[in-house]
Amino acid sequence: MGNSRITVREIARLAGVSVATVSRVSNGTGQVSPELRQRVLDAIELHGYQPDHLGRALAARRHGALGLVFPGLSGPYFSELIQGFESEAVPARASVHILCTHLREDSDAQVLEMARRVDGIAVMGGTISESALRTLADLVPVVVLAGPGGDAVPSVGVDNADAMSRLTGHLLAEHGLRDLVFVGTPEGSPDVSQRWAGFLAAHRELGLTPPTEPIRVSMQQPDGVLAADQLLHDRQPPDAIVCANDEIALGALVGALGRGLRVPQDLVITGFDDAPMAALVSPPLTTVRQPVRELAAEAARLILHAAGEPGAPAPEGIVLPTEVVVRRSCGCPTATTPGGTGK
Amino acid sequence: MGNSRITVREIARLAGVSVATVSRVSNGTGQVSPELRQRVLDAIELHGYQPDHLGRALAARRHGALGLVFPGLSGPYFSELIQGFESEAVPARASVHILCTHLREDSDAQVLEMARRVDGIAVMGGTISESALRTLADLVPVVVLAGPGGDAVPSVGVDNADAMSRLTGHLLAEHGLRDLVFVGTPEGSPDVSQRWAGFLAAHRELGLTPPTEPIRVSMQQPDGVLAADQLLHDRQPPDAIVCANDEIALGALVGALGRGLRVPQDLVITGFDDAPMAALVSPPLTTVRQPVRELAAEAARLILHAAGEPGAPAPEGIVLPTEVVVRRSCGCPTATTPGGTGK
DNA sequence: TTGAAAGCGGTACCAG
DNA sequence: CTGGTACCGCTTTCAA
Repeated sequence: MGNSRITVREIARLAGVSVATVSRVSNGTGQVSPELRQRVLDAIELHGYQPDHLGRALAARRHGALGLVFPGLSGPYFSELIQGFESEAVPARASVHILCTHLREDSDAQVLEMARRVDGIAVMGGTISESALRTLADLVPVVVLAGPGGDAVPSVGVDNADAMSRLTGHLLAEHGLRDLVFVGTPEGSPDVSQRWAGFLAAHRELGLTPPTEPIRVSMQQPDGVLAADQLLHDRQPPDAIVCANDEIALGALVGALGRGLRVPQDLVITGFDDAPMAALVSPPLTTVRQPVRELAAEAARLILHAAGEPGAPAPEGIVLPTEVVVRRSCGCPTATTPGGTGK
Repeated sequence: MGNSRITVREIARLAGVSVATVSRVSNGTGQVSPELRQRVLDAIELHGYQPDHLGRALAARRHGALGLVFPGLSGPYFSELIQGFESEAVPARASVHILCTHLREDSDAQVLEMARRVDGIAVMGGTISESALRTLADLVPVVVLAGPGGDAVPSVGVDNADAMSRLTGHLLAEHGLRDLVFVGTPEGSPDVSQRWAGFLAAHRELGLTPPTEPIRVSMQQPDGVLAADQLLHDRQPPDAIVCANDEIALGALVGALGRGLRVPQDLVITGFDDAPMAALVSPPLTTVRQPVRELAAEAARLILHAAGEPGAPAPEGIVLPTEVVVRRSCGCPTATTPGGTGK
């Protein structure tokens, strides 16, 4: 690690041309005579010159970077999310800054700080305060991922309530199940909040009384195991455990199986996301498929676009479709039953 | 999203002082009379001035950012990794850039590109070519995470071979198991390569013949299920499945249980990492605990330090300790048996 | 204490 | 086509 950075002026001097010409050559802009071009190219090659990103960014008044803000990451969901985001950012030559606000109190300030280093930010719903979001949107293009954007911030997500309502309806109507419990913390994120709402709505539509409270746990596999322990310990098992995501469901499945229960005979379990594991466990998990990767890619595209043209970027909310994926964990005989596709 | 950025000069004009004074006040450097200071502070407050990161970075010749490069992320391992890295970066006011090289061919170029935007980079072992690593180290401070740094690049990791050797030895010696298979792809990463080596070494130490080939799969739960399918389909189950990480082991466990096998009676399964789920499944997973979060934090610290003082940063390799965690999946009656602690 | 001015590394406009 | 030069926004000598 030794070389002191070579600059445009160095190259200009070495090639015996002006900095303007070097800039033109290294960017391929403007017209340069073949002869000079070659001289510059040689000098660049010889000294391994690479234009400094900061100088360039300062002059262009753009960072060439995108921000992605989420609560603690975990599991296949965030994996997909980041990959999807990168899939758009990388081709656009924008680097990706991440920030896990995970439990931190000063996350609002940190997101604001991030705003000064990137050209735009995608914020997962529920990770920062309403006011911080508003302030943020005043600094850079912002899009809310998996959550409501409110008045001035565009958002991209799915109709969780609708999806969960369809899934729950399947359990209630097709399988005639009655004693369902919902596992997940509605207060934790807009996603879960909407799923809980859909769970409730499905009951009401059929004139049934839903449970008054969900089982509040986090979104990871261990939490599903915990929920199962809690649920199957003292009282009689419910008819079905409707989980806020696949991870919880997988955990719950492991927990239930470990307790000797049979799924779906003794207990039905469903998830949300259609993570890769969902199809591979025994029994395969009935769940809702949502295009997470596409969601993130769309968010990146929106930001990139908005960063490109400062004009009002049509703050419309984008809603991608979901699909109920019926497998065996709900009691259906096989995976051939087609689930409906939501808006 | 409307305001055109306020600059130092603006504030200086508004407060009736020079830009130097504004800079001094906003950075708390140098001496400024209380009166002027207040005037500046007022102007800053009034207009919500925030010094531009680019200008500042250009002048300071440092980006205030760290890079983290890994192959596709997934599961608790990367979750821990990123959190650990951030835990050091955030307090140092450095933003975190990430890059998943995931299968991409041009990853070498992208990492090099990243080098021009950050003050230092942590690269996971096996994600970029040797030559790219060398080139990279010539541009910015680099540390290899979970892999060999080679001559000039410091590294931080654990002694995988030793750990896996101890775990395998436990299976071979204490439990008298003989027909073991290793699941994981040694060519995929230095970590797995070393674990495979440790697996082989343990056999040889006892004068036993290890299998000639591992079962090559990726590092995620679905891959574990696949491996179990493959392993339990045609032939007689082996005595034990030694997995390259907990995710694979969890997948294998699910697969084995789903096929009606009893663990550990019919089949022993072990993991590596001691992920949260390891202790929660039935039976709880015998595995190796490694301080992933601490590893990443240490890497960040190293880079931060090296970025601070350009002097030769003592490219020593840091090796953190591991611990064999004996639970029931290996056939031990309970978790009370203490595992050894490695260097 | 304070301010003028010289960069930091590039880009791009404007004359030639 | 090419070169001189004025910025981009901030920090930091160097004099006053």
